[in-house]
Amino acid sequence: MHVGNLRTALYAYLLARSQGGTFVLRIEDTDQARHIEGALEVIYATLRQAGLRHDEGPDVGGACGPYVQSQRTAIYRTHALELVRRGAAYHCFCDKVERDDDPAPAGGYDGRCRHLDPAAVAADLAAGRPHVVRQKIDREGVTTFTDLVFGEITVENKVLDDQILLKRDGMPTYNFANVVDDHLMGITHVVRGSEYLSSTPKYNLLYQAFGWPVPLYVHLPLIMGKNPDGTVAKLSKRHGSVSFESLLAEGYLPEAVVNYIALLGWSPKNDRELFTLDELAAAFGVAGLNKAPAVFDFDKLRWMNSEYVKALPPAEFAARARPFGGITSPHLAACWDRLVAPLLHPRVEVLGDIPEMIAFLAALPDYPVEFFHHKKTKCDPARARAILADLGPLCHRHGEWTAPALGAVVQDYAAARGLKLGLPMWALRIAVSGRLVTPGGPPEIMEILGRDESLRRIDHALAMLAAHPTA
RNA sequence: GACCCGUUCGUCUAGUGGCCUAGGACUUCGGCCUUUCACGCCGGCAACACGGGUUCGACUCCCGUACGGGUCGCCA
Repeated sequence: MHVGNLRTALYAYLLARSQGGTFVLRIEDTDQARHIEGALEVIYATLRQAGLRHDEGPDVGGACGPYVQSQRTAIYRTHALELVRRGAAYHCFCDKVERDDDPAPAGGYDGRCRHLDPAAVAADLAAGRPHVVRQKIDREGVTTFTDLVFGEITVENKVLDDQILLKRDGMPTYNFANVVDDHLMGITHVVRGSEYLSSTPKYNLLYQAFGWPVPLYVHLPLIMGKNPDGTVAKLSKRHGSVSFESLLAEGYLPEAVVNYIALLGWSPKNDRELFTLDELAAAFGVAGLNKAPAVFDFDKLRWMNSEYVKALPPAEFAARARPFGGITSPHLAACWDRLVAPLLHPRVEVLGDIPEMIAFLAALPDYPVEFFHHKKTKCDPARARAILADLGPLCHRHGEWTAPALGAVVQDYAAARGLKLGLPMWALRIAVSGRLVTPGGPPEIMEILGRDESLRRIDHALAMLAAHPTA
């Protein structure tokens, strides 16, 4: 599910919750050619993971079912024919125009079937001639509707074409099914993306033709993505992971994603940014909705995710992070909760970063002797060599192999030699991790590595330093 | 191309005629802290698209221009 769709669902949910309303899930599957196996399950899973519980829907029932449009075709047919009877729609026998010519052809359907001889229409219908049902829109006058976000919008009817209501295969179009279902299901607020703004006048005409009250419209600003060249366009796959599933797979927390997208196009009107779903529902209001398109910023999502990660209780972080760890050794698996996760917890922004952060634990990476040069601690290969030569045996002799004990060994050593702690720590870090940056310090890493592996790595460093005495 | 909509720091936004020397957050850049990195803390850079009005006074109201976006499907 695209995050844009999720955000629309989220706002609809928040609006319903904040007003004591009902959140209805309706499946709009009227395009048989685009049916995708498993798509419905993705919708259910996304809604569940995002915490958006619907009050009515295909799986939970309700008074207005069925909630799957492909199961309501008889309803749409009846209503389309009612419109024909009222003179607001008509049968059209024109050939289907394929839409694959590149520059979109100017001007739509010309309405040529409006004035077909009724007897001929009846005969063609009886003969089973393929047809569609079109909405009849007068060329004269204007149509005005009010949107809660964009205000009053007026368009000339002549720019509206006779849109199709019922397709050749008997299925309704999205626009028609929506009007019928929204009315029949008692929908009060139509919350959707602003790309639907320009088709809304036709909705009003349909409601008028039926003699139904018009619902309230809440059109949302679009979510945009930034292109490599700096321009922006409707957020799509080319901009990265834009489906809820892929974001979760990369290690973003569902709560963080929901919080982030809530703020894309809506503002609580104050400086607050971190909200739980319930808090969002309490703060939500259409007055906070913006009109201008919003650019999806992965940097900010990343930051927000890190806030959620840090707020997790230690045990829960360990559990959620575990599947992302890429754990291959039984040893790491065994000490994950107690030793590894605590190191990662304050440093991880996105769970998917973990494998790269701890790869050095499973295997010492190749590293250049230059790593022992460190300005701030005044470390260099010669000093590192001397320090490691001292520290190796000292650690080896020490009975207890825990981070606090090892830390004390290094501290005592530094104190005895009048060294600042950072110097031996740096030499040790490079030796046991082979990396400039590690989650946690040398004592913590050494505890995880264990006595044998730690000493093996120190020996390896010593050998390397001996081979490059002047590096 | 036609129609509709939009335009405050790079990004998300606050601001509804004087409270604005335009606030917050992300990013970025400094500094502090520190056993690296990170976290945390402190601080800096950075915006009202432009031009006309209206008004004592405009980021806020009106008009135009520019730019951006959306729609123009027997897709949703």
